[in-house]
Amino acid sequence: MAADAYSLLRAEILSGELQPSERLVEADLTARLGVSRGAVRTALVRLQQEGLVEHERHRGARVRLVGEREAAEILEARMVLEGLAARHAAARATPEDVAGLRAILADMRERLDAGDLLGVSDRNAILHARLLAMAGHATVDRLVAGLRGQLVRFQYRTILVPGRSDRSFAEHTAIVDAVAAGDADAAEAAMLRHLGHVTQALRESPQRNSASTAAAPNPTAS
Amino acid sequence: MAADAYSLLRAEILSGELQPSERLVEADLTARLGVSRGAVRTALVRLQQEGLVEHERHRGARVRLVGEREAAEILEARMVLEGLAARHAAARATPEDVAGLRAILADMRERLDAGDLLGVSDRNAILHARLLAMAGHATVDRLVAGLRGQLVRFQYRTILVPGRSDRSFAEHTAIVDAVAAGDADAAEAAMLRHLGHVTQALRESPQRNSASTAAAPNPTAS
DNA sequence: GTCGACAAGATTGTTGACAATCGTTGCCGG
DNA sequence: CCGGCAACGATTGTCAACAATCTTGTCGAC
Repeated sequence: MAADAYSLLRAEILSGELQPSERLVEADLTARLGVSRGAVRTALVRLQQEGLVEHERHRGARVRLVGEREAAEILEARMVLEGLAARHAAARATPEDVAGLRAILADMRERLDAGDLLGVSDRNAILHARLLAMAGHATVDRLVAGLRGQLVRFQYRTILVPGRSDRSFAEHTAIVDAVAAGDADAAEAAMLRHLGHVTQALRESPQRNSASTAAAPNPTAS
Repeated sequence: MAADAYSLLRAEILSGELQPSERLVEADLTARLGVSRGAVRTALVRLQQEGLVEHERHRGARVRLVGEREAAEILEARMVLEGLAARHAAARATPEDVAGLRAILADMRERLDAGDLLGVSDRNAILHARLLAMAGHATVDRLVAGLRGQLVRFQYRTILVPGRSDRSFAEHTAIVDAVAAGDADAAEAAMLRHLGHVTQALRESPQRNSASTAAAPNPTAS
């Protein structure tokens, strides 16, 4: 029951249903989620520790708003961690793994040609997730999952930068090539280069504080 | 009060007073820490989310035991994150910062010559902490703090490897030199080299599952 | 002697009510 | 008209009791 409240709240925050800085009143959540107040409380504690909500004593919890500067920080951290994951993935990749990656790339290429940017973004997230899974590195997995959750507000921004999609595809191809070759150093370097460009694209992105009206369930930009 | 229980418990785990796999019975903690049960409960939830305790439903919480493999994973993650921090520190270092680092190094050299390995380990932790502070990177700071907490059981092991202290000092000197020169790439590389050697030393360390009888309040090995 | 069922104890999960605190509103004096 | 102030409503923090569940020890059957 407590885990339920946690999952529900987390999903609502990640999907954008709960806007940043929105107050999370325990009584409201209790009624809306149909769970007891204690469950809501522990869920909020967990989300706070996870960095998704902030909590002031006697003032309640609110959805945490990450600003541009912190977003850049988070992306930097993700960069080095996913670089590490790419290194491990390259060292452990089986032929089947590589085939899977190439299939995702081909799929991404199709969407790209069709102009389906949202589809590209989804394949993007899938590719990164697959690499993380291949790395078999539980700690990095956990850390990246936590960091990714805090970037929901920026997930669709970089894809929209003109010309970004093509460069992104080339970068992904380089990563997959390095992993396929079993070259750990090259894989890590390619991942760092890729996410470095994402950071740069995010910085140059003109619209700040986009209202983030709605969002798909699970994806992650890069 | 809740924060108190959290701090107290965290300190007891980090100091080694609470052994790994030891059961954390809510009633006992309530009596021993002098706080109410609700406070103990939220403290346990936070510690669980932080990865210091594990919790099974209806079976209670126990201090989490991290094995050799996971310790290596954590060190790898710390390695790339502290490398990032070293990069930032090199870019932002003021002359006062550099002087502070050199002072710590000199202090460490003295202890080393005096054979005070525990003192060396402390200065070690101080040096890493100072670098993290200089980086001004809140996200990396938070992540590293979380990771460091899970490695308490291994904190004094690497220092004891014969000849490790001297090499460690040389590595630290290289890091400080790079930071002093403002060379971000070199600083990151030096930090990666240093923590890579720590990982290696940990792997080669003969005694596994050392009982960890007691420990100083706060230090961290490297 | 060993296995399984069963009951007792211990421990956690949940609920509801009460106390403490914060923000706001309306009032009063200047 | 404006600033301070007191009371109120709303919300969170805390506590104690109860229910649910797991573990342990015991007994009986095979």
